[in-house]
Amino acid sequence: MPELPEIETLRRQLSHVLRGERIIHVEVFDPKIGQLSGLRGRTVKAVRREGKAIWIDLDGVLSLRLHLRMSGRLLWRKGPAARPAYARFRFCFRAGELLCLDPRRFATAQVRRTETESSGVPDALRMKDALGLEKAARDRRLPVKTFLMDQRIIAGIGNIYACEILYEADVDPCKAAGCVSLQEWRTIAQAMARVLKIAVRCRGTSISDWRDLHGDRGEFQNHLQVYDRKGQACRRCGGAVRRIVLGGRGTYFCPSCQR
DNA sequence: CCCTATGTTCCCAA
DNA sequence: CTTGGGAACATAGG
Repeated sequence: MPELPEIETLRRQLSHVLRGERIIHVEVFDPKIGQLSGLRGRTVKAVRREGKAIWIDLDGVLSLRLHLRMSGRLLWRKGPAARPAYARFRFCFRAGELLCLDPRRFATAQVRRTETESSGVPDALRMKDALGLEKAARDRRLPVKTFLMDQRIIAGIGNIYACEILYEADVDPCKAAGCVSLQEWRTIAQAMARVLKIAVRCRGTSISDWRDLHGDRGEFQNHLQVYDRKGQACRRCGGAVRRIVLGGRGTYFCPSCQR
């Protein structure tokens, strides 16, 4: 269930183990994941992230695009071992093997031509541009939290970090996006940079099943201020954290601090 | 049986 | 055509 910090963690780790490695063998255990042909013999040139998607660029013209959706995981192992439960595909390299695990089977993988131009959607990690957000939000009536999770507007923010960012910025997640002031957008942009940077440093949030490429937990669950804290004391004012549903997603906030 | 789950996409109504 | 809400996808756990 990875968001930007978790995917960025995987990207860095994949880049470290895969760069320069040649794909010796590909096995697809669950065809629902997508068609994976034409990859054997190719060498990994680079591993990139686009929002929550991972691109593995190969020599020649092809790349592998991975999206883990809700429950996808990637696992690197030195030698071949018994296939774990929920394995969807396996890539074998000289140095080890890359497994994709996914109990809910929402993850996708596609072989595509390597993209040269970027998508045009700003990445949440390198964006401090409050003006762009303010402009995109003008006249929009949907909740600001749902707006921040719209991957067509800004790439990388999911449910946990949307809650944490708005808490950090003292903004009510229910507030209509078009009613957020420019000053509030500036605060949100700052909170976004701060929260995501720390979460990347922590290698993500292991609140339930997130594990990195090597099967290790992240640390950001120890820094969560509101997510999954329904009924517990707000760390700033002591009032009770509330849980509501916005856009079908559990939303945690402090009603007295966030306005 | 109910509800919940770190995501995206499709459908429908306004 | 745009917007926003809800269901669907598939599976496990409380």
